[in-house]
Formats: sequence, C-alpha cells, structure tokens
Amino acid sequence: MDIRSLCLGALMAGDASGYEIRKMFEEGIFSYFQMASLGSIYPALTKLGQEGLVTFTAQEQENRPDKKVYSLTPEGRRTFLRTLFQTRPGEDRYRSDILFLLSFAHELPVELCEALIDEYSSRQEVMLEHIREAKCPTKSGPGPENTENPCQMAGPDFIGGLGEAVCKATLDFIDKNKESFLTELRNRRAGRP
Amino acid sequence: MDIRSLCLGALMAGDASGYEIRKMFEEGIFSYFQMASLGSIYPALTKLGQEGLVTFTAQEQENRPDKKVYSLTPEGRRTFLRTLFQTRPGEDRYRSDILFLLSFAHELPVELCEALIDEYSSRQEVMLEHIREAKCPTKSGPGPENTENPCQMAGPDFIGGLGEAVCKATLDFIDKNKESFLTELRNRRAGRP
DNA sequence: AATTGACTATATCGGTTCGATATATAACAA
DNA sequence: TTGTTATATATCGAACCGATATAGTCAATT
Repeated sequence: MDIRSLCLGALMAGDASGYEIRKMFEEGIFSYFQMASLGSIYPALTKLGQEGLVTFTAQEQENRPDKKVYSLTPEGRRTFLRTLFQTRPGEDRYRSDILFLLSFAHELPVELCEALIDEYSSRQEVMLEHIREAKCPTKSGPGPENTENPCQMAGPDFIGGLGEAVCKATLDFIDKNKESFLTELRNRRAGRP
Repeated sequence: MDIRSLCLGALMAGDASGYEIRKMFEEGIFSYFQMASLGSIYPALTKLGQEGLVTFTAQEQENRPDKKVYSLTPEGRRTFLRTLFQTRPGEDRYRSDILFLLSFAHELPVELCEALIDEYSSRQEVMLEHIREAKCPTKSGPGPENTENPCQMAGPDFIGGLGEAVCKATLDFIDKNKESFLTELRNRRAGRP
C-alpha cells in the first residue's frame, strides 16, 4: 500500500489534518497493521491536493500555526474505492528486532535473553490492553465475561478480535515456555565453559 | 536493524553468497521477522568488505557467473556480537495490506471480504507448514551433525514455537469468527439497500 | 519566576532501502 | 521454439523513514 492510498483511507473516516492522520497510524485503528510517517504524509497530501483527490481548509488558530484540515473530494472517494477493489494485496510482513536478537540466544548471556523476552512480553501486554480499550468502549465496566457476541462485528472489530487472539497466544506461549527455554540455555552454557 | 548487521548475522550461520543470504531472508530462518532485498545486500557486502568485516573468495563455476562466497572475519564476528549486546531493539512492526483492506469491510462486497479472509487464512497455513518443516527436521539430507539435541530449545526453536502458536491462534480465530462476521456484514447490507 | 518537557502543527531534507531491471547461463516444460 | 524457473551479481530510480527545523501552548518541576 502506497502512502497516498493510506492517506485516502484515513480520510474515509472523516476530515483530518496531517498530524491527525499520523496519529491514526501511530496510536489509532491502523497502527496494528500499517504505518506512515509525517515525512511521507505531508508530501502525499500535497500531491493528492494537486490531483484533486483531497481539498483542505486552513483553520486559523490563535497564535498557532494554521491547521490544514483535509477532506476527500468525491473523486478522491471514488479513487480510493477503486483502489480497494483492484489492489492485489501484498504479502504481510512482520519485522522484529527482538526476535532477531533472540535468534542468537546461544551467543548471548542468559540474563539478556530473559530481558529480551520480558520486553517482548510487556510490549504485547501493552498492545493487548490498547486493543481492548479501542473495542467496545461503551460497556467497559460491569460485564463479567465476554458473552456470546455482544458487539457486532464490523471490519475493525473483526481485526481487533484477531489482534487480541494473537496477543493472547503470544503471551500464553511465553508464559508456558520461557522458563524451560532459559533453563535449556543455562544447561548448554554449563556444558561448555 | 540495519542491513549491514543483518548480513553479518546471516554470515554467523556460515559462509554464504549474496544470493544465499537473500534466501535466508526470503525462505529461511529469518524470513518470519526480518527482510532484506538484493538491492541492499550487495552494496552492504561490498561496504563490509571495505571495512574488513567480511572477506570473500570467488568460486569459479562452469559457465556460470562467479559465486562470491563471503565469510565473517574475526573482526566482523566481534563487531556483530557487540551489536547484539548494544542494540536497543526497535519496536516490532507488522504490515498487512489484507487487514488494511478488511478494515473497510463495510465498503466492500461481502464476497470480496470472504476472499480476503480466505487468502489471509491460506497464507497463514502455508506459513505454519513452513515453520513446522523447518523445526524438528525430518532429515532429508545426510546431515552428520545437529542431531544431538532433538527437542531442546535453542533460539530459533523458541521463535519457531512462537510463530507456530501465533499462526494457530490466527487460523483458529478465523475459523471461529469468519461466518458470523460475514453474516453480520450481509445483515447490515440488507438493512440499507 | 524560570526552565524543562510534552504536546500540537507543518514542512523539508538526507540517507536508507525496496523493487525493478539488466546481464548471463542452465535446466526443463510446453 | 519458446517460455519459465532457478542461479548469480550488480545498479539505479523512486519511495519512504527518521531526524531536524520552526513555533507556539500548557503543565510541572525547580
């Protein structure tokens, strides 16, 4: 997905400034499976404006830099929908420095390995919490359990549920295997001084 | 992780040509959590050579272009290990066109949504199979070594197990939720024609 | 009272990296 | 014959990230 489509997609949810679009990719709905930086968003918005796919209105603010609020034009909306239909989705890709480092566990001190695993865990926990906050915001309080299907599934809910399942599986795996992995590493270390 | 470290890491497993390094990132052990293209590997190897971190011997082959087999120098090995210790691991990132497309499910025909989910599933299945083949190898070749500890966890096994758990959780979630999701989409569609 | 740090907000630039392409050959299939 | 797949190196343009510059508000700490 090129950034221009990403920006159009972000604007499908409503008007937004470049800064707000970045937040959608950093903290919002898209943050789990796409990313875009300011360094690409601003040029993309400019170009999309030249092509007539978005427009903006500069909101003057007191003593603040103008906020350019972008909106999709009808043509922009059409273009994005065409993109949705025509795109042959590229392969998923997952990139993790921690797992790369851990793949050299046999070269590292056991304490460092444990720290890496704990870091990985805690990041997953943060993510899980984040996903849970984002979905079903209404009934956060008294519900004792997730009953059958209290929320109905739109795209984002389905994806959120998937993310939740993946995070839980990750945490569960680490919980069940971390100690034996570290023990194994220690044993090997003892075997050859 | 910059590509130079990635190349050094690949060479930790043994001597290899640029082409072979790419395969490690496309099909091999690293493919689940890192990637590197030929367009960056070759320049990186050249640079590493200039810095004395790798050397190569050109293997002449009959009627084929020479194969440059790179190896780590002692200095290269030291540099990589230092990197392992010092690197503050960057955030994991997952990128998925399919999930991005699916986040607009309400704008798409239900059939397309289903096709996207099925595509996602089948890719996960391929990946799961791939992980399972890689670990606990069924000994296709006459490899003399690496049978000493069949079921114990080194770094790659731990990561493989994690990948397996995640794939299974993904497939399981889709299996349990796909139909209700599609039904829900259809109902909404029927509600407003 | 003053400084620090965090947040909002736009914009640009350098450097890294991808993806496509060129070149060359072999093996195999249609 | 032609096409496709695989091995193998190499380069180049385009895309993109990350850092930085600018500039103001606000709250907290010193």
